[in-house]
Amino acid sequence: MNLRPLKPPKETQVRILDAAEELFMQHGFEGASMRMLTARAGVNLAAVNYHFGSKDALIEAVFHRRLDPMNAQRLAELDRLEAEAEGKPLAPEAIIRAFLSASLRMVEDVRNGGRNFSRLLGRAYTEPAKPIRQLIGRMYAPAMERFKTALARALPELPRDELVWRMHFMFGTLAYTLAATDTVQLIAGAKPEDRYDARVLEDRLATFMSAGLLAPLPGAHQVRIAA
Amino acid sequence: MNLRPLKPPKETQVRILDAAEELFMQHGFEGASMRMLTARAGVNLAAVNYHFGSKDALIEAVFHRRLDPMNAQRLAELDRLEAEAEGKPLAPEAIIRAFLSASLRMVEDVRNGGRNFSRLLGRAYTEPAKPIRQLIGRMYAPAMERFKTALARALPELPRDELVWRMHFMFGTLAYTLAATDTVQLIAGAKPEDRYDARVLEDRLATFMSAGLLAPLPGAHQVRIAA
DNA sequence: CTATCATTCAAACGTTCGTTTGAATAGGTC
DNA sequence: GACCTATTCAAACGAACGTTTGAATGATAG
Repeated sequence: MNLRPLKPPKETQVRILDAAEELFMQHGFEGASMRMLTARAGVNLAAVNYHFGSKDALIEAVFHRRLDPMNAQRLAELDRLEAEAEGKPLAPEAIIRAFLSASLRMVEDVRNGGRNFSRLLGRAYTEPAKPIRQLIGRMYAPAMERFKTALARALPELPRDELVWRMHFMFGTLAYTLAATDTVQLIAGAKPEDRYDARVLEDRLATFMSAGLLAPLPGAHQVRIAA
Repeated sequence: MNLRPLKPPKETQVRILDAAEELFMQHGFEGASMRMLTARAGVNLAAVNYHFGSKDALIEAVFHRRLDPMNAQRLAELDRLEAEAEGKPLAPEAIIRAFLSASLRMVEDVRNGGRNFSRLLGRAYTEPAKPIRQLIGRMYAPAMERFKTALARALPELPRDELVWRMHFMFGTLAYTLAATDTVQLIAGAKPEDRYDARVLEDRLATFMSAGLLAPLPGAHQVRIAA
């Protein structure tokens, strides 16, 4: 009847997923080979194909394992905020923080490899391979819709076009911060000890994003419409 | 004496660079093979190794061709602003626009493949391969230093740590916008005709970034320091 | 003990990779 | 004409890739 064995049955899968997370982050999806991967995980070369079917399927599994719960957390947090508000509109910064905190919790989760995934995720948004981009798009779509309507309700005076663009910018800020922190240091000077303190980072990101989101409409743009 | 022939001597190199720009953007550095590359350029497979030495050297050449003049433009624009100001501090948004405009001019340069490079560049900031990141870092370093000191002079009351972080965020916003526009559409709704109008995009980006840069210091962070 | 099952393993599959080679080609100089 | 140099070309190199195979392994059930 295949009862659950004494040692966890998925140890191999988990080891593969952890190794994949780390090596995909370090070398990219094409750059990390099955042989590197399985060697790091301490499993046989054929194990990935046996347990996941193919390398592409493994990539999907890597994202599903982290992203599904992450977006569920986001939606739950937004639900909680809206329930507390009892119909009153939410503060934009609170909505932003509801979106951010799930990402930043993962940055801090060093022990379980969450930081590896954070960096991997930050890079995945700009991945050239179409299947991966489509996958990411599909996994984010529901949460994005919810946050878009929440922000639209919080900022009724902001034209929908502008809101979409500013969400785009906010997402870019987050994505780059997740991907590049401690890898690229284009601008020298950030104190290393602050770099992964999730609370400090969330404050900084939320402050920056809120200000950008609430910025007055671009004057030149209005002139351009009037002209 | 090897006088310049009638037909431009570098046609082959240029064709290779153009093809590389496009295919690196579409498939990544590892995903675009020499055979794809040379086929697209209409040259022999051995031409890349003959003219550039290796694939890695070609990647370097792709970045140098565009990035060196781009950062030179940025510095020249900043020089011009500072000369005009005659010692008075510059407006932060003007500094930001001096940085942005070179990127956005390239987005609009469709004919010469500038847009291909823009998207490629946006992705390169989060590239896993170390040599590429180091290359990018080296090429940006001088311009970044100059803009950092310019912004520090324009915002003397902003702590240096915060400035560095906010520059980081601004850079992320730009990088993601360059990389992801028209590829990922995580947030549906942006009008396609606006997506590549450089003036509109510059206004939107400058507005967002300026607001973020000038945001009040994060309250929670200050509380944290006091505690 | 025997049969059954999921899993692991070493080995090999065919393909594609970046690079190298040596001959062929073309243009310029004397 | 002969000579030189730069470039192009078809072909091949060894290495690494993702995947498949069929036998070994070990725990569970009858």
